[in-house]
Amino acid sequence: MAPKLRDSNADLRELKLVITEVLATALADALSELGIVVASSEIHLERPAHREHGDWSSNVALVISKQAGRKPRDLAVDLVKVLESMPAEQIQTLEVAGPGFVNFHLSNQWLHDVLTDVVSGGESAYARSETGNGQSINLEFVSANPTGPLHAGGGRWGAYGDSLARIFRRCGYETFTEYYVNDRGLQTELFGASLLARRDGAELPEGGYAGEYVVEWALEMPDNVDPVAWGCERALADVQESLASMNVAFDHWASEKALVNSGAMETALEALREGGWVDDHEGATWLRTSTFGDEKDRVLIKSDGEPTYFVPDIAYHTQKFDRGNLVIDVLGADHHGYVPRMSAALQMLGHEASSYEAIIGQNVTLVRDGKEINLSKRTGTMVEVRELIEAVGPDVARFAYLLQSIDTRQTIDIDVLSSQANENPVYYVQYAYARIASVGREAEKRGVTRNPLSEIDPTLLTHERELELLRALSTLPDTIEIAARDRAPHKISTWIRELAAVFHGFYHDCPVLRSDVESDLQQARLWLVESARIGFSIGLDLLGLTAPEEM
RNA sequence: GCCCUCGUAGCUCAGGGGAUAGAGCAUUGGCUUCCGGAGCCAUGAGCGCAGGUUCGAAUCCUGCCGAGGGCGCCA
Repeated sequence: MAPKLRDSNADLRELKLVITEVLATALADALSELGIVVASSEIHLERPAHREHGDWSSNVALVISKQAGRKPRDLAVDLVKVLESMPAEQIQTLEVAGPGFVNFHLSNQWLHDVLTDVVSGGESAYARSETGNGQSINLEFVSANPTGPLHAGGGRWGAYGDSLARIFRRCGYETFTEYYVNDRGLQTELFGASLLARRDGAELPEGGYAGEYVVEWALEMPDNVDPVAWGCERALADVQESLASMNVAFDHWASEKALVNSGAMETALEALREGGWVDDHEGATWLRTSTFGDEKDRVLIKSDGEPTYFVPDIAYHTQKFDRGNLVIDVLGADHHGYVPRMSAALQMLGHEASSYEAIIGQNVTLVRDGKEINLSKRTGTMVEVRELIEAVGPDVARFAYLLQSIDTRQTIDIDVLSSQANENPVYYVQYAYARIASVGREAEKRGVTRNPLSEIDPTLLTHERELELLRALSTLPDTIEIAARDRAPHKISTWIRELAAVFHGFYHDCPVLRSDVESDLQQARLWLVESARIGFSIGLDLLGLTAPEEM
């Protein structure tokens, strides 16, 4: 019986690499040779953290030792004996190490095959996965109220959501991105009233918007317009401009006002009533969300007859299923309590619990002049994302957002970011790309051209720096799939920094165009550089960063 | 009080069952021949605390401590 490899392993692109298939098969055969039946799902074939532990490693012996009633190392030794008796040309040496790992040291051929994979696949096909095949995702993010410029905290959701969408798409998910524009309701009315007050030199309304931008925009506002509608449009245009400058794009800007005018609220309410989920008491209308695990029931229609924000939100989320089977909201931590009620409402309307997902991102702390800034509408303090972008440039800003996990609180100190902009890791990565472009320019200058791939000899790539580069490239397919699975674009950031590190090492130690480099080796290295370029290009694109030819 | 997230090097963060826990910044010291030194090499220092599960825990579970957020007929 063949060992069952861990499910997540089976999902991984690794298994599509011939080498893992070879190893898994060999392991399975060796086990049955020894008469060992394995039913554990804990068996892995993994990439060891340390080079001395080989190219691949399996923990089989450790996992099955108890049920086999034997010591792990003894088991591993037997396993290795059997494996050694089987023909597997890629396996160079086998060893038992540590508590009982079976380590596979492979010939360099598998890495040389990576070069061919990358180059023949190219930017469009290498590390493109089909795990999402046939599934569609509707991804909503940012959705800041159109009552002012986007602040630097909102930029995090923009960078995150946009990159996640790119990752989803590369994994074969049809992905539709949306921004929900709350262009009606109390906040927009207060905002409109604030604009009017500023224009007329009157006193701000209670709870009005005191930001400096309100004063500026009030001056732009024509006389005969609805201040609410004009203000929302003005703010939205501002937000759109900021996001666009960060290379963040949306497929759809959903207007709450249009949604409400379409009667969608009534439709949603009616459906909920028909389902028997709605109660009227205490003068209000309630939704029994506690039935689906919410802390308590929620009000749909207030006792003053006005619907709460919850109603249009339900209607909106219902419609999103027209544009995706899996609906995902990216929310700030301050909205996490909102998730159970929305999930409840959608289940009442017949959607599977698993078809709605909320990604809760930790909020951003904004710091200026060494002091934490509370985003306050009353005092009008904020750090605009535009200000950040103007200070450090879109790539630095975007990479700063994408460097860390969305689960950790992030501090954006505009002073620190500005002063250390030139130390931002994005330059380390982009510099590597620029160096590659530079090699291309220099090659042209020297009249060196790349021969067809079929004519080069990749086995000449034996320098440890060259092999490291290929190893890094070989992990991209996995990395992308894991980034998609974990909704973690920062894993791409981590990967591309690693790629940059090994490329700079290669560049330092392995001259390509220098006159003392023998021509066959030069050809192989030229293609290696090309494969690195493809890797950078894919990674930078997923992160939404530019790939500069020169810096 | 209840719920969510986090606590890793001096600082900012990766690593989220596997062997010796990694980067960047900061420190210190090296790298002059032709592809870009925004680079390369070396350098010290760390998993909040206490239990538990496991062959194996930074990783999973429980408790405690600490930080942030949430518990409206606000959005």
